[in-house]
Amino acid sequence: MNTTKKVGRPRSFDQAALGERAKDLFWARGFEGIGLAELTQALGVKPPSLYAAFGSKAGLFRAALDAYRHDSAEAFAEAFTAADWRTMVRRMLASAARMYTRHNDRRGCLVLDGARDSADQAARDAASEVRRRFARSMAERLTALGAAEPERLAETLIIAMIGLSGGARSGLPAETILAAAEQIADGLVQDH
Amino acid sequence: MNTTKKVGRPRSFDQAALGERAKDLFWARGFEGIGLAELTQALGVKPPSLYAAFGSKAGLFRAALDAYRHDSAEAFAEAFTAADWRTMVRRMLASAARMYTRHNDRRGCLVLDGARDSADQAARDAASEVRRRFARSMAERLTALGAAEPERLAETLIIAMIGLSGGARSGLPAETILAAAEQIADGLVQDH
DNA sequence: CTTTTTTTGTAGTGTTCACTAAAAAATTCC
DNA sequence: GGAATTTTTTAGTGAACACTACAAAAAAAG
Repeated sequence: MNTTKKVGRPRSFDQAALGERAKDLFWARGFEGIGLAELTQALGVKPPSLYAAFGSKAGLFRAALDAYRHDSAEAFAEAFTAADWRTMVRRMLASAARMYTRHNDRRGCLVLDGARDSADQAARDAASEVRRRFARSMAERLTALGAAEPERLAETLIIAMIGLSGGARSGLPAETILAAAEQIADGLVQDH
Repeated sequence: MNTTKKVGRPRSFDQAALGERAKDLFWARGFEGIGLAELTQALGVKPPSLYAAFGSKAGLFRAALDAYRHDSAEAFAEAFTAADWRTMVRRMLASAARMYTRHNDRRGCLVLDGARDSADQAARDAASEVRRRFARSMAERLTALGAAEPERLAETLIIAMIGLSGGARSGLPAETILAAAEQIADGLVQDH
């Protein structure tokens, strides 16, 4: 099954590449922060083409989330391959802090903060679903590594990440975010 | 200087009481989450009266923040009167978690999450200013209690609170928020 | 009672938003 | 080449938003 050529006028853009570029736009501005006018102009695609490809603004956001998940997987790969849960926790928060402060535009986390207060339920649901899956995979890995109360720890890590992301978005300097991540992680691995 | 009666038609509402009620509305829905139509209907005041009293939607939000600061001062009073910094840190996060989950409507923190992604700069600035003052007073108290690196610790506490508030807003159960607050606080007071 | 002053209620304003109807353009099929 | 099919372009649409012009109403002052 190779890519059979379809009849009709061909698409003038690559759908996946558009999702990738939408990722950066939504990451920088949030789902509500950038409107369709600016979005279509930045992407070089007129609204009807965008709607034919993605169905809605939330559909484009879903594509952006997909692209973001790849960045995220890369950023957290080291943490997920740690040999013990303490190392995993430390790397997890350190990687989050680095990812949330690496680019001066695009601060914080697209999943945790991209559609938080949006009125669009589809956009909120898409972000929640990605977050839910991320939390689940953290809990599973912590379980495999023998951490005590892994679900609880995973939820605490998510809450810490929400704090790091929000702090980064609010303009706190990168050093502050990185230092807070380290301080919180150090505390979490010392408990008991 | 008693309250000299003014000439002209008297106000039909109490301005401070309106700020108090606006606090609950903004706390529940966020600055962007509730529009003027619903706002004026819930307050029983027509738009021109509201604008004569507060100047703008952001002005009403400022009044709501003032009312919120009183709730907040009460909630954190115990923490600020702690005799050592470790007790203060523990009470700080415990009180935050309690305040952010006490009411099933109105989850999270109005200051940290009420106007975060708002397009209205005045609203964002008002919230940032309250947050800045709160962070400063935490740092001062931690300094007085002899904590090491009090500014850094205060910033870490703010980041933790952002996480607790965001977690509460996102629908995590109260027990999860309270448990995370305790877990993070325990870690922070054990460092070194 | 008339004038003056201030607030209220009515009824909008312009702007921005996500989204789309309809026609023109670009391709494949026969 | 003509018909069929799909996408692009042009040019909007209605809805929601914060905000306001204007006149009626309610009080004090003279």
